[in-house]
Amino acid sequence: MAKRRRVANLMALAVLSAVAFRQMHPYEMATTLRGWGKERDLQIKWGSLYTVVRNLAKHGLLAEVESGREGRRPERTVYRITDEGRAELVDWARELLSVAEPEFPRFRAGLSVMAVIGPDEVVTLLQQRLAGVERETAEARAALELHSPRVPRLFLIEIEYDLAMLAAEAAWMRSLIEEISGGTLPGLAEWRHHHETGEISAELVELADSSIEQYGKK
Amino acid sequence: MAKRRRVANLMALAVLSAVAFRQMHPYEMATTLRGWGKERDLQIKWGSLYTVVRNLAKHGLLAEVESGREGRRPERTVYRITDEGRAELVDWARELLSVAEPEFPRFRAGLSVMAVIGPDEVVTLLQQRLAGVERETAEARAALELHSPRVPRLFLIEIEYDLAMLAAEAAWMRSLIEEISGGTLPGLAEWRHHHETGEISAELVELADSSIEQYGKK
DNA sequence: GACCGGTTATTCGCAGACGAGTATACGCAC
DNA sequence: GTGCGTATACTCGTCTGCGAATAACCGGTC
Repeated sequence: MAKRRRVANLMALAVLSAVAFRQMHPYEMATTLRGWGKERDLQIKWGSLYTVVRNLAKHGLLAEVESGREGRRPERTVYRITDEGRAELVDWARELLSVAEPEFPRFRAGLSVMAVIGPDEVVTLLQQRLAGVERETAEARAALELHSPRVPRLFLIEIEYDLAMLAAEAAWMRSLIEEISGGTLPGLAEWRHHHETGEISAELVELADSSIEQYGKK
Repeated sequence: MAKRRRVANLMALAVLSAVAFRQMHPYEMATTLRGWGKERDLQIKWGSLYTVVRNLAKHGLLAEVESGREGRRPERTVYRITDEGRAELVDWARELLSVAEPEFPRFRAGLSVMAVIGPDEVVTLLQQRLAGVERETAEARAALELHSPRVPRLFLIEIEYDLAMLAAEAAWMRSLIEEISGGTLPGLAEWRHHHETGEISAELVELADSSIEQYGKK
């Protein structure tokens, strides 16, 4: 599943969806996507944009229309989508909506090494992050209000998704904070002990050498 | 916030956390992380592993201990963590636990171009993905059961996080499916019309040209 | 004792991502 | 009409992620 795309960068998806409406030149694609409130998807990386467009053209998903210039500005190349490009857009969307693949958010990585920090400090850090998540929630809500008067809900659905996920994350964080600060997390004493003395339980060290049946391993 | 790391790849974090226990050579780091059930974090990319380790060494976060060989096997280089490396590990963990930064999961990208597919097919696709999410949930639960007898909960906390997020995602997807298939999603008729005829509402086209105040823009 | 498949352990090379730099045009002040 | 700040539009070079190739060793089998 999740076949190898000729141009794998997700920015290519956004580009295709913009050019699907009408032909345009690269810079215009960026501003168009902004106009649709999609700039959150891709915090436009200029370097990538041009590489991606060139690759799409190379693989026949976009075609060069004209390479005119206005005045003595740097030459602008206008692209249009090809039938193949349209097919790729639809196929890719199908894949993204139907295939669940595990992802690895940065916060998850932080959790997986949480033990290197003491429990008391962890509580403080999590509280900070919780505040950040709440800020993001407010921003998303604001974006929804800003755009919904003119953009149909269908085109803002990913912001609703953001809101749902942010809410879930906040709830989970609150309960973890509660468990640690309330002292109900099992193993809290060992954690504190490990952190203060630097001692490592023998079993954990031993585990490092054992090779056991793995999770997620096909 | 979120300062530039000397070695930015998250695999470096995992490597540091492994080497923090005892000195080892690269291949051993991979198996150690497996032993702790952390292989989900990084589906070990062999190419990256060696690049990352070399970079960590270059920046003084790891130090070469010995470069012995056994028999006529390829030479093995053993690394130990430096004080600087230990500091980086802790500092990085602090950052990851305290800073919330928006991320862009692939599914979100799919949602943002959902309109290129018709509503009926979208329902089918979402149902497929929902099944996938449920499968992942089962796997995570199994992993938790497999490891919890010997690994303290503290070290499996990221799996609990996975479970919470998967549950939220499933719930959200179910409600979206319900709205579309139940016909209660506003704009459903236009969507269907657009999909069948290829027509684009004039306002949307117009929006592409306007440049309005942006969401998420600092 | 020759062969074979699996595990251990690492190197290589290329494609791709992206920060930073470049250059022109335009609007506005004075 | 001259100067300057800002928007437009793109290019270049670097760094790095990672797939695929490589190769030695081990243990079994006929």
